[in-house]
Amino acid sequence: MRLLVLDGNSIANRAFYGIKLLTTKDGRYTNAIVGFFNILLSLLKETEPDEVAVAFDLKAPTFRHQMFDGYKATRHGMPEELAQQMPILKELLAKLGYQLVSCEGWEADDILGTLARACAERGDTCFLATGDRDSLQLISPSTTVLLASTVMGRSATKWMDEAAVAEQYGLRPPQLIEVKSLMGDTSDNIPGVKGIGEKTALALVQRFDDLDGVYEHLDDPFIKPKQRENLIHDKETAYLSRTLGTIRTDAPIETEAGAYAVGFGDPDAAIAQMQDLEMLRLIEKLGLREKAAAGGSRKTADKKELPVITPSPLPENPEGTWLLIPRESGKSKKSQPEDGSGWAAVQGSCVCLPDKAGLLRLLDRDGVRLEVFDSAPLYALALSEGGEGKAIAWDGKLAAYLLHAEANHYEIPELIASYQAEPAFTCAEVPEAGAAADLFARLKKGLTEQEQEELYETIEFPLALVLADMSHVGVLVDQDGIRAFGEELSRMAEDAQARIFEKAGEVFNPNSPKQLGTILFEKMGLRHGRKTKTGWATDAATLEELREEAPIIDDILKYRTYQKLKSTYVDGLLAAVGPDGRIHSRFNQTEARTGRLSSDEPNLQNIPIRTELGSRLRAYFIAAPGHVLVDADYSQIELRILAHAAGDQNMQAAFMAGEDIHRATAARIYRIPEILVTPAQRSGAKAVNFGIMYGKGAFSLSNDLNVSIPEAKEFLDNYLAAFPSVDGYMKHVIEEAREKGYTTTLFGRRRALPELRSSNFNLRSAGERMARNTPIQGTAADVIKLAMVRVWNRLREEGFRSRLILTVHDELILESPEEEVEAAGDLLQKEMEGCVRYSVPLITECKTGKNWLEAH
DNA sequence: GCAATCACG
DNA sequence: ACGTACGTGATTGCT
Repeated sequence: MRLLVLDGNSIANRAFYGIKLLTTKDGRYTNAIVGFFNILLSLLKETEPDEVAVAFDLKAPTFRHQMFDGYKATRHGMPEELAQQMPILKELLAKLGYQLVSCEGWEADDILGTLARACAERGDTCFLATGDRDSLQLISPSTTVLLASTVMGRSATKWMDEAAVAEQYGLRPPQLIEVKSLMGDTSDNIPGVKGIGEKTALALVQRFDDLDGVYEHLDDPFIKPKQRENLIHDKETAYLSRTLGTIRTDAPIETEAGAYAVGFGDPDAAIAQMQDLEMLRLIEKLGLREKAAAGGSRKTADKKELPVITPSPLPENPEGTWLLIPRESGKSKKSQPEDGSGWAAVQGSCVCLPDKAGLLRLLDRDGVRLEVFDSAPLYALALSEGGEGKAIAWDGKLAAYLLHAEANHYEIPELIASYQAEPAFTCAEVPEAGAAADLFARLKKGLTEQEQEELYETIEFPLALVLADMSHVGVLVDQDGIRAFGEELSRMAEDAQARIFEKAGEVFNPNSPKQLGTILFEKMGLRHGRKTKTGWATDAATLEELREEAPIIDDILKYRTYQKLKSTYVDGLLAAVGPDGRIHSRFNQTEARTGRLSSDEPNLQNIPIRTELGSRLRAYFIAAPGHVLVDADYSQIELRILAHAAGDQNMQAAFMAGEDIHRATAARIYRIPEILVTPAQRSGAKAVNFGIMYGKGAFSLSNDLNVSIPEAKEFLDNYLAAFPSVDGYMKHVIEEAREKGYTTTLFGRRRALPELRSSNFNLRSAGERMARNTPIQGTAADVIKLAMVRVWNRLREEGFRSRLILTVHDELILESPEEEVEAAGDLLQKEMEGCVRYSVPLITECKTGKNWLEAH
C-alpha cells in the first residue's frame, strides 16, 4: 500500500507564492487553490498512491506553544489573499473525496510524522508532500519526502530519500533535528545556540553525531573557544530547541490501514463550485465531468435525454442563421495558416464540418446570417479568396472581449462553462456545438445588461472587417533597401563587438545579460546598479550611468542598438514579406485590456522612430508606384481626453487657445512666464503630463527629471494646483472603479479591476494606476477605432481607391493614388477630428510622402 | 517557458 | 514600510 500525505498549509503556501495572483471576474483570489490542485495532480501521477490524506494546521495553539512562549512568535499571519482561499480549498478537497486531517494541539508536521510511522510499522510506503524542509527528518527507508518548490517560477517536486539527505547534508535524516537545535530556526523562532549558523551546526553534527556527542566533546580542538563558550551558555536552549524541533509521531489521529482511501466525493458539487471559481482547466484536468457522468446522478439522466447528433454534410444551398465555431480551442496564440478546416457550422440540431469550399460558400452567401466565434480568420480567408465575408453578422469573441476585457484569452469551452450555457444536444465530434446557441444568447444578453451594445454595433463588430482588410491589403516595403540597411548594421555590429572584446580582454556573448554582467561588474569591477532576479541589471538606463567610467559601455550600447535593429526589424520584417512584396501584419482586436489594438506577425506598431538611425527603417515602408502615403495622427489625444473628462477649465483653455500643452504645463509647474520656458523645462513638463496620466509618483518622476524627490513632488503639487480638476477627477475615477469593480471609458467600454479591493498594497496600487489610465487610453482607442470604421466605410462608399493600411494607436495611414491624395487626406482628417465632439477640439496633423519617414 | 531587454504609443 | 508609470510584441539566452 502507498499512502500520500500532504501538508496542506505548506503546499497551499507554496502554490500561493509560486503563481501570480489570479482572481475570478468578481475579484475572489484563486491562485493558491489552482496551484494546490496542480501540485496535487502531479503528486498523484508521480506517486500513484492507494490512499491520500491532507493535513492542515488548526489555529489553536499547540503543545509547542505551551512549552515555549516564543514558539512561532515571529511568524506573521498568512496574507489575507491566501487566508480567503483556505476554506474554499478545504471544501473542494472534501467534494473530491479526499480526507482532511487536523488535530487540536498538534501541527500538520506531527500528523505527517504519525502517519509516516504508522505506515512504516505496517510495512507500507509513505510519501510526505510539503514545502517545508523540517519534514526531511522523517525520511526513512519507507518514507520519502516530496519537496514542493518553485524553481524558476515553475512548481517542481524534489524526491528526498535517505540517499538525497546524505548527499546534500552528509547526515542521516534524524540528525537534521540536531542541526536545527544548534542553528535554530528564525521562521519558527526556535532559538538554537547563539553564534552558530548552518555551516557550523552541520559540521558539528557530522563530526559528533548529535547534541549529546557535541556536548561530550566540548574539549575537542575541532570546537573553537568562542563556539565552546556559546555552546555552554546556551546548552539548555539547545535541548529545548531539539524538543521543539522534533516532529512527533504519536498524534491522536486515525492511522488504520485503509482509513484514507479516496472517496467518490460529490463531483457535481465540485464542478459547480469550480465553475463558479472559473477553474475550467482544472475541471478537465481532474476528469470531473467523466467522474460525474459515472456517478449516475440525476444530471446524467438529463444528459442521456439529449439527442445525440452526428455531423452531416453542409447543404448545397444553406440559408438562414448558422453558427460558425472553431472546432479546437486555439491552443497556440500564433496563427496557423488558415486553410478553412477546423470550423463547425451549426443550425438548430444540424452540425456540419464544411471543407474550405463549403466554408467560403457560407461566408458570402446571400440569405445566410452567420453568427461566429472569432470573425478575424474568417474575414481573412474570405478576403484571400476574393470574397468579403458579408454573411458574417455577429461575433461572439468580440462580445466576450467587451464583457471581459480583463481576461487574456477567449475560448468557447471556457465561456460555456462560465456562463453555464445549456446544451441542446450532444455531438461527440464537436463537443461545444450543442451549447453554442445558448452561449451566444447569453453573450448577447450580457451585452445588453452591461450596456455594451452600441460599442459592439458601431465600433467593434464593423471594425473586424476593417482590420482584416488592412491586413489583406498590407504595406509595401523596399526589400532591397532593408537588406542594404541590414548589411550596414551587421558591419557596425561586428565592429562594435570587436571593440567590446578588445576592451573586455576576452570573447563572450554580449547578447547574454548574464555574461555581460560578469564581465562588467566582476572582471572590470564597474559599480553595479540594481539587481534583477538573475543577476545585475545591464539595461540601457543602468549602463548609461557608467558611460563616463569605461569606454566599453559606449560600444555595448551601440552594439545593442545595431543588434536590435538587425534582428527584430531588418530580419524580422524581411521574413514577413509576402510574395506580393507587402507585409500583411495582423491587427488584433481582443488582446489589449484597455481596448487598444495590437499588431503582430510582425508588429508594425513599434517600428523605430525615436532615433535617427532607427527611423531610417521607416523610409523602406513605401507607397506603390503612382501612390502616396497619407498619414494623419492625433495631436495630444490623451491629454485632450483628460482635459475633457476631468472638466479642467485651465487645461481646456490651453487647448482651446491652441497652445503647446507641454510648454503651457511647464510655465505652470515651474511658475514662470511661458516665453521663458526652456526646452529642458518643456520636456520635464511633458514627463509630468505623462506621469499624471499613468499615476506616476514623485520618486520615479524625480528619476526621470534628474531632480530631488521633494522637487519632483513640488512639480506634481504645482501641476495639480494649476489643473485642480485633474486631481479630483483621478480620485473620483479610482473611487468609482473600486465601488463598481470596473472602470469605463467615455464610450462605456468596461475593464474589471478586482485589484482595487486587494489588501496587498502593491497590487492595489497597480489597480489604481490602471483605473487612472484605462479611461484615457481606452477612450483614445474608442475614438480612433470609430474613426477607422467611418474612414473605411466612406472610402468604400464614395468609390475611393485609397486604402487604409496601418494604424499605430493615434495614427492612421492610407495608401492613396496620387490623384486622390488631397480628397483622401481631407476625408481622413475630417473623420478623425469629427467623430466625437468634446469640450476641446481633437486635432490631427496630416502629412504625405512616398514613404513612412517622409509622411510622418 | 520565463526573464531580460528594447522597440513603439 | 511598502516600491515606485500605462499599454503592447519580438528576440535572445537559458533552464
